[in-house]
Amino acid sequence: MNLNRLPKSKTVTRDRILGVAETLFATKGINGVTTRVLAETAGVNMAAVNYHFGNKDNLTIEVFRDVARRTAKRRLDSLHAIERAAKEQGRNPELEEIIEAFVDAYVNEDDSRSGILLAHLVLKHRVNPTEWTRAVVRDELDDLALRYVGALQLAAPHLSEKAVHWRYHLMVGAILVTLSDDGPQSRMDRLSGGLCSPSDRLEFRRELVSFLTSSFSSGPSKRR
Amino acid sequence: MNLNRLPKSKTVTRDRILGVAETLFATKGINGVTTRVLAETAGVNMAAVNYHFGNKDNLTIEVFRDVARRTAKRRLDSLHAIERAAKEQGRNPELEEIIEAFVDAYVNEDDSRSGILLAHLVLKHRVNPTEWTRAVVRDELDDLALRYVGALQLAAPHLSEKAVHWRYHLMVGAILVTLSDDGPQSRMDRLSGGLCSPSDRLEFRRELVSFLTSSFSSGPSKRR
DNA sequence: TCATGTTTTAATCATTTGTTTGAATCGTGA
DNA sequence: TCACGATTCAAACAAATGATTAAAACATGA
Repeated sequence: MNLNRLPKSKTVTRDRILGVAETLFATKGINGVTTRVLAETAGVNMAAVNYHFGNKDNLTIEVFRDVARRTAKRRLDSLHAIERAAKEQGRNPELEEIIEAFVDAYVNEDDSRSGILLAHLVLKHRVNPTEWTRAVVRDELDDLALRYVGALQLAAPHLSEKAVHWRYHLMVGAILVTLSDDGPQSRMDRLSGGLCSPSDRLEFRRELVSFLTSSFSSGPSKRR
Repeated sequence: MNLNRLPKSKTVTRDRILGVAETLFATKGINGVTTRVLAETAGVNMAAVNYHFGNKDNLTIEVFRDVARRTAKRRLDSLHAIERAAKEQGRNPELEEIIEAFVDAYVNEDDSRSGILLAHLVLKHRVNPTEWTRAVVRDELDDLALRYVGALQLAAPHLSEKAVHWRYHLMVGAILVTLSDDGPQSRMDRLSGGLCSPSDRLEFRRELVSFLTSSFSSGPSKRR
């Protein structure tokens, strides 16, 4: 009777919803995904979303939190690795190393999806902040941000604390928006006549690191 | 059909809708504003929106286009002024001048609203692009972008054309996202313990120009 | 003032979308 | 095998929202 049915264990439906939600949110944005389309894509009944998550907001926050946590962990790990390596050589981490680590969590070849997704989620939060998006950012990303700010401060002692904060946020902005310019309709592609494209991850990473390293290295922004 | 003389009632409602839409869109985001609330706030019947604009999309595109055109014009004017002044002195515009002009259209004390609004609209377009937001960006902002890219290339001859394109887009991203971090719940405020705040326009402008000038000045990104 | 075209208004319609419901089905331990 | 809780499903529901309509109010030129 259930020969050609997919085996359904306790979590398979829930996980499938989460997975499809992650993908769809990343590509179509959050408002662009209805419960119906989501369920349909996942091959799951619509009511399953509410059964497993209560409502759509809960699902969204769960996806957001997952991705944020995953990315944060990856970035923290990179930072720790760098700090450990530097310590063994009796030096502080270099600016470029730190920036590379930060950038890598967003822009890398193997898992480009979660970077784009996180960018979308954060940008959506910026355009349309709610209590719970704020909560996710605070819970999952604030600590990470402060650690990087601290590391950057150590690596760029010529900059004031204020300047480092400013530049950290400007750095994040540069990454997020450029990440959101992905796809075949990319503005950068169009404006540059095909010369540059954000979908070229390798070049993305290279240019980003170069841009950011420059912007942190020099600067007359010491306290005045 | 009196085409010569516009009855004052012909434009007052329409303009009021446009004005209120601009304000509400800037504060609550576009999806956060319903036709009902919009009409109510404007003290206008709901059907007036459809009467004057056909539908909500048309209204949104009109607001978007207005703001984009206004900002673009201001930036082009600034650029022309700089180029004229430099020409009189027989030199090319300097990097910092160009960046200051670009930044000013977004971050200035007198009209901070339209900067924030444009940032919101562009970010919304990034998160949820449609044919018509793409059209507005293309029609109103592409030309401007290319002119700045050109000017930047002249002022930063050590950078490859490709690098200038990349950095232009990264620059825009840095500005947009930081602009969207406005308000009492600003993340930068929170993370820096009140040390920095995007609502301090003067400092915003200063730090932004410093950050961007650094990032364009140096850089090992010459053609490889 | 009247005739005419324009604008405003209240009410209604149609669609979308998230949610709920109650029955059917499944999985599992007794 | 049976019982029972967990899960899935089709259908229906309710709320929100954009759009439409038809009548009333208004403005204007003759």
